[in-house]
Amino acid sequence: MQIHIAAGSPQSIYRQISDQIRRLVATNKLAVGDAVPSVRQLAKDLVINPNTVAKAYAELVRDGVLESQQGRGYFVARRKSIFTKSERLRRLDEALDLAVSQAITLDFTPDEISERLQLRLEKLLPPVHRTE
Amino acid sequence: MQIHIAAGSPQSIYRQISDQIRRLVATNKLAVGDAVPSVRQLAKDLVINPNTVAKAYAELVRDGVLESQQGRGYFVARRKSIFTKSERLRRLDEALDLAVSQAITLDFTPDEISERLQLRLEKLLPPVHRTE
Amino acid sequence: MQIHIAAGSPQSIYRQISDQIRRLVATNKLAVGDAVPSVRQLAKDLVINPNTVAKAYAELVRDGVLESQQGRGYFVARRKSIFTKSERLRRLDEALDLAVSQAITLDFTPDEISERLQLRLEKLLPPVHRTE
Amino acid sequence: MQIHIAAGSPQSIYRQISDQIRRLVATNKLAVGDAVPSVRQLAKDLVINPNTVAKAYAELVRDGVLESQQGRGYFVARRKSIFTKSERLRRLDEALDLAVSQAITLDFTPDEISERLQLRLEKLLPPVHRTE
DNA sequence: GTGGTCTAGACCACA
DNA sequence: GTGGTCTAGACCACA
Repeated sequence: MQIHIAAGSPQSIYRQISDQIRRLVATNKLAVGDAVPSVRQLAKDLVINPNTVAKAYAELVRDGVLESQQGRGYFVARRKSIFTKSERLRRLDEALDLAVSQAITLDFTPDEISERLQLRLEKLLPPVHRTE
Repeated sequence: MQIHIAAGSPQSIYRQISDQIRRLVATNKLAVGDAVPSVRQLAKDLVINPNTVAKAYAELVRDGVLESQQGRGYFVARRKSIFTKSERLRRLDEALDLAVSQAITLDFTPDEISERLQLRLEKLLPPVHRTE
Repeated sequence: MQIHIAAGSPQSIYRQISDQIRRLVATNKLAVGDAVPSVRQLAKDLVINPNTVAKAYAELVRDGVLESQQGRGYFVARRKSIFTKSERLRRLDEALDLAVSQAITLDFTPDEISERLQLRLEKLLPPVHRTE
Repeated sequence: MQIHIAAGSPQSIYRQISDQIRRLVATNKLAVGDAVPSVRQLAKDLVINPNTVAKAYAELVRDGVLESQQGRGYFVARRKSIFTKSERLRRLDEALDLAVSQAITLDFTPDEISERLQLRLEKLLPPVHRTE
């Protein structure tokens, strides 16, 4: 499993980790029950502090993406919706607004943003993936 | 010029200001050469710390949206994109991919994501030709 | 606002803090919008590390009990159910099972446990409190 | 004697073992003087580390549920409560109050909490006189 | 002043 | 070996 950290990024390190794992799970590159690297191992690989990895994993646990097993490690959790419809929408809007805000800064028009989203959706979630 | 601050918002105040000015410029409600309120005036109107307004303006200057004229104030700058086309696209994709991953974690389908993006775009970037 | 830490407790310090604040909110001793002590202040009062207080507050934020405002502090959030019915039940069962497991260790019978729960419910949530 | 381990459980394995033995004793399925399986045997049966069983037994000895007889094994001890009546009640209240606070945070009513406790008690402590 | 992130490192619980 | 908690302390972002 490959995780990369961008040194100069405005995004915090722990957030970069959790986002990448979220993506691996979302795109089925990590399946339910799969182990993720141990806190210490990933910290060593990325040359960062174990606490930072632990923070990323803790975030994923509270969002129901991972679960920890005492003394064994972290594993991809069974996908279950733990949030209410309105909370899910609130979180979706938060994520979309952030992307739109960045797109505006980059001078893209609404049409360009929508079109590009279509492309990314097809790339991240190829239709075959949806048939399952 | 109307700027609104949402008190309880998770977004920082300075970011709310800079985003709103970006939108006013993007939608031509503020044209090249137009003045924006002085730092002190806007701070007074919004009942916030002048430092916060100064920070927003500084960011807009850095991104080429505004320019300051010593002793006169801040004005809308001629548009110039600081990034190359491919660099802009790369950054856009990065922002969209992050939003999509979170949306998938939240169990939304591609169609739901696209639809919701439309809604947010209309909310954040209302059509220019709208009768106000 | 009084928070107390039991030194020899098997419960972690951050958990003691979050539980006590949860209780203050649950019993309306802290109302929506009220500020809680700043991370640094509470850490100083309790003679513990600020990170430990921050961890407790972060837990309460993700459970929707508190919200943080950039540079201002933490405040009691408007009560909103962010979890699905089944997730709420799962969490309730988890809390009840822990209590029952401790009660069993203490040699109480099921009847004694139920009776005592009634008493505590009346103590923590006097009927007048429910009429509102 | 039947002990079951739930692999994905948030509860530690040693705690699952000690809780189940406590219940067997509490419900007289194990009587004073009865032997429990040897550490090695139970570890083999459950396919877990013997250290884990040893830890569970050690806790039960410490709490006066079991006693070890050198070279013979572990046996159910005569019941003796190590805590005074008021100390037991204080600890029970503490456990219940914590559960209640969390339940209130989750927006459950007192009635819902009591009802659910009944269900959990029946699940965790099935009536002794049940036909198995 | 406020909170947020990160490091270095200790010590404990569990398998 | 695994994760969990806590400290001490630095440095940054924001009001």
